Amino acid sequence: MLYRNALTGYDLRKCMENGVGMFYKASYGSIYPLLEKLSEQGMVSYTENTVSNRKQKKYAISDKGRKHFDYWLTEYEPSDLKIEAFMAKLYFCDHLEESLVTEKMECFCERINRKLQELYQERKQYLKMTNQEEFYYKLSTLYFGITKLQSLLDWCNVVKNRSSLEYLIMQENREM
Amino acid sequence: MLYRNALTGYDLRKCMENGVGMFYKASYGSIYPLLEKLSEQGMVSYTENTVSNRKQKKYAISDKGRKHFDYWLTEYEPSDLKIEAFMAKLYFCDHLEESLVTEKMECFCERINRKLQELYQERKQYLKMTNQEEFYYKLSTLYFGITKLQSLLDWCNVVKNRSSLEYLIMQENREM
DNA sequence: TCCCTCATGTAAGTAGTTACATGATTTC
DNA sequence: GAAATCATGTAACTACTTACATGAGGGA
Repeated sequence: MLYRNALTGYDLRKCMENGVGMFYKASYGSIYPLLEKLSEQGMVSYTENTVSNRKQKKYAISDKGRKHFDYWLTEYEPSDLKIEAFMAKLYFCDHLEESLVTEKMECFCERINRKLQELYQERKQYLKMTNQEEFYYKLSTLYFGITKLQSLLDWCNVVKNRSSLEYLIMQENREM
Repeated sequence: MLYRNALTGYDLRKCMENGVGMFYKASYGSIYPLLEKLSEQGMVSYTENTVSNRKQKKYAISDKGRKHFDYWLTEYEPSDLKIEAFMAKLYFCDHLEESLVTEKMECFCERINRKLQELYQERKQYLKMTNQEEFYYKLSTLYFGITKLQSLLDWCNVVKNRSSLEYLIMQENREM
């Protein structure tokens, strides 16, 4: 969030109320100590201002911080990667070269596909059973998992084809 | 997971490799201390067995435990309810009265709808801009959020109409 | 006057995970 | 005879959140 503008700890919190806040939120209890830590590491620096008698510390990212952030965006993801964590990163990828992001998305797609295949296997077990009604909500949550991953793959393809914008506008007809 | 059968701590971990594991997983470091705590509270009891020279503690739920669990399933959800947390609960609702679950789902739907309206507001801000291409991934993640919540509402309606099974079977054509 | 927003920060608590220690059985 | 599985458990650590403490400015 500091990549474009210098911000206070309070501003950072505000930023997480929408946008990336869909995927990641933090409290002051984690923001302020982290800013201090990042400052010690030379990732950020701050200037103390006084705006209409109110003191504030405005944090700006350093070159080192920028470099480290770009590394973090493109590094190989841990094997237990969560969808929300992936989205939180993708949200900040606009300044990266397109091919880097596409590669990242392809890795992600593969993992999602593997998970989906596991769920298909699980479904087979359920579909064999004769007393499916007894497990209606277990089946429903499995159905949820499958549709979620299927639509996620569809979404990946839309994004890769640079068609997100069209789809976003198209959907308008469903708004209330 | 103990609701139907008595299980060991090890078994519980195994159970989370599929099924509810889609939404919630725990490590031994949290399972064993929790089982002890639940035992002290009278929610579960255990019998020490020796199966082919291996010692094991098999945990069974008590009436008090069952009662408390049913309360937990139906209680009012905290305002910061996460979708995965809701699904984890729903997974264990098969033994409950249908009307109770339907009510719970209706509450859930309302909250999802409210979130969706917030995202529509956010979209309006983006669609006003002329330099949308600069925020392609921010727009893509917003598009992800919107489609996710829309398909979640569709899913809720399918589940409420008791049509999950049909849809689950229908989807077979997409399997690889 | 009261409440909301701006603004920084800490102490205590929550809810776990990771890595290790231990040891038997079973399968390749 | 090595590796995987069954089985229980703990200590150290991670990564936060919640609630509190403090205080100024602005609007109803």
